Amino acid sequence: MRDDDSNWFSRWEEELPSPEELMPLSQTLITPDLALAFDIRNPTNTATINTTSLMQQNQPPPPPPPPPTANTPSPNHPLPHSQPNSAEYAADSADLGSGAAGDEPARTLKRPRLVWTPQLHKRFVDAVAHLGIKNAVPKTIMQLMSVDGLTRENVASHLQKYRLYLKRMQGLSSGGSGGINGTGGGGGGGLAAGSDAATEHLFASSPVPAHFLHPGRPNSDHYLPFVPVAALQHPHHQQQMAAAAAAVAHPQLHSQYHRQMGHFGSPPNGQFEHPFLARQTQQPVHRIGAPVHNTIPGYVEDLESASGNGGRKVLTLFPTGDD
DNA sequence: AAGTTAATAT
DNA sequence: TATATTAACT
Repeated sequence: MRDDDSNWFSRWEEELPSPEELMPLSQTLITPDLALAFDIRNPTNTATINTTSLMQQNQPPPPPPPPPTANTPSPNHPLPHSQPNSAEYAADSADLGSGAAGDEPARTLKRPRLVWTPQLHKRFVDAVAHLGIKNAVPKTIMQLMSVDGLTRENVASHLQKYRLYLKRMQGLSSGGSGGINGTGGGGGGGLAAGSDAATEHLFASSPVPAHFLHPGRPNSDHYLPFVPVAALQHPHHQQQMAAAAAAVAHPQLHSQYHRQMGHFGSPPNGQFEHPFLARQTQQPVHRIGAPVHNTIPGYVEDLESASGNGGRKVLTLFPTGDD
């Protein structure tokens, strides 16, 4: 609602971390393949910790050598690819009987739960806003987002959720009782019953364009003359691999790792930092010290689910990190 | 084929 | 429980 829409792209770009700032230091303790192969679907499962800018002060011996099995396909070195964003899918080939999981990962694999981080969502909203509700379809959005690893389904699902959110908001605004949720919590202050505060906050993270609620009123600009589809689906990678920050969220395991790492876990306060993310990078970015900006309110989309659930692989991609 | 909705799994 | 994923339908 503010600023010129003409420079949206500029701003957008600015928000994106520089290649040098990218630092998807993800250490996969347990390769997904392995975990899955072992059928570890319990609290103790795969563990991918996103080492961000941690290990900078108190970090005894950082995990030096990443085990053989890694997300990096050895046979191929698809590094030379301009990937705008990347979502590391720690999927695996569930080849239990054989154990030979070193095949072509990314093929008939079940992706882990994708965690929509505020940033990612922001990107999503951004794309939708730029496309316009009418053109805001999963496919288009997905392409606009250029988030590698993101599938149409992911977007569709999220889009659906987002639509509900918008509708709800609209309903509240209109004064009509939608009836969807009996809870009429205040938009920003109160909370909704159906949707958690987390969702509210997540969506609240990004301002909802006005035209969003006004179908039929294509407000001015659809910014975005050209789509930054820097990395459409490449025939090779299609959408199963990536190289970004993937994190398998594991409630219990995570805490453990968090401890091991020193911190970076979920602070009691709720302040978090996501200084890393992979965007258009093709070089082995190195870690960055500490992001100067980054005023994320406090979203803990990493673990923190704890439901007595086990085996919950969550993939978290961190697209742009700025709000 | 794509998009949307509903149901299911985690 | 809520969220994300998957399936089915339109």
